[in-house]
Amino acid sequence: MSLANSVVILDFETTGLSPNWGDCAIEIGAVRIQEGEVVDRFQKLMNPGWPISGFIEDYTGITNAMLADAPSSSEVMHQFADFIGDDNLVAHNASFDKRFLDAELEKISRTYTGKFACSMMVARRIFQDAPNHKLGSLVDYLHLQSEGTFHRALYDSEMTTKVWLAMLNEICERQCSRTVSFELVQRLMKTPKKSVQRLLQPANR
DNA sequence: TGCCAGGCCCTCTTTAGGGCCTT
Repeated sequence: MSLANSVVILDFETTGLSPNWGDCAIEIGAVRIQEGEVVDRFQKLMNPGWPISGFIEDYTGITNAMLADAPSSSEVMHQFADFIGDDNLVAHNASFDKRFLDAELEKISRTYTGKFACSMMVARRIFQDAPNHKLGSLVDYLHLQSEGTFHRALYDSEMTTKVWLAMLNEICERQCSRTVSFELVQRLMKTPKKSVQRLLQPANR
């Protein structure tokens, strides 16, 4: 069970929901997997330049004191752009993380070439019986081992990785195949739920 | 300090509205 090429699974903690309203990243966490195995990790806090709200301190556990000594987002995002290289990218509710990745990289005139896949959109199709498709709920639904604190970037990216690998395994089993292409996952994301079974028939390998 | 967005999906739909998910 694997993707042929390495993939970076990432998660941002931010000051809010929208970079268009002045929100910015305060932490990036990421895991690189290759052939179903974790081969690298990245985790950095970044100082947004102003105090974050009490709500975000409570929600993430990241405090203003922790951010006071953190490097600037510019410094961290240069390092992260180097880390992701040309790899494809995965996030849970990827539209959210993609908006912040695009916004933070635009500030430093960097870009990336990989394509995004959304673990939440895939989960809605593969695990249609799950009670909901929040990251924590999927971890419980799949009985995945979890010892840590949700809403921290590296931990959430580690848990997204476990969900992602469980989904790849499920796709392989339904297709009677040993590997899954990133292109198939992207097609799956755009497939209506009722057509998923037909897409994943062994003949469509 | 508290607020904001946006893409997807479903249905009581498509000339729309609201829930899900992310911080």
